[in-house]
Amino acid sequence: MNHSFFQSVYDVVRLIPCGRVTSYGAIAEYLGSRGSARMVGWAMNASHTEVVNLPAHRVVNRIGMLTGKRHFGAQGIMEQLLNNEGIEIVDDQIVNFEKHFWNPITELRITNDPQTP
DNA sequence: TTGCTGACCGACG
DNA sequence: CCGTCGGCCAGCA
Repeated sequence: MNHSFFQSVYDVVRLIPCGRVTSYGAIAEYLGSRGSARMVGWAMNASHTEVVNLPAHRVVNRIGMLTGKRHFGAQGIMEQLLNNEGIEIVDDQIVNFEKHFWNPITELRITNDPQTP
């Protein structure tokens, strides 16, 4: 059960800095499965029973909408967690989403400058 | 085993 | 602009 696609997803989610968010598709693409964004969401669903201390609230869909808020138990928990990190949300939508977006492909790049000839 | 579902995404009309 | 559809793949009845 160790080393699986799910574990890889959890590993990336744990690396999301406080006050930042990313998308399911970005994680899937970082893991090499561009079209498998749904598996990322499925992994998060399984994380309820398999993993703890996982900042799942920092993972939203590609447009910054809190589509997974209903999996946090009570309504509004996901929004509160993000608000606590300085992220503003209006109508289940992150304000200035691009500003808070954290791309694992860009940020988790192996120790190397983004501009290499 | 088959078929459907899903915290998604991009393309098409 | 909007709704719809196909692709992706792991679980479950």
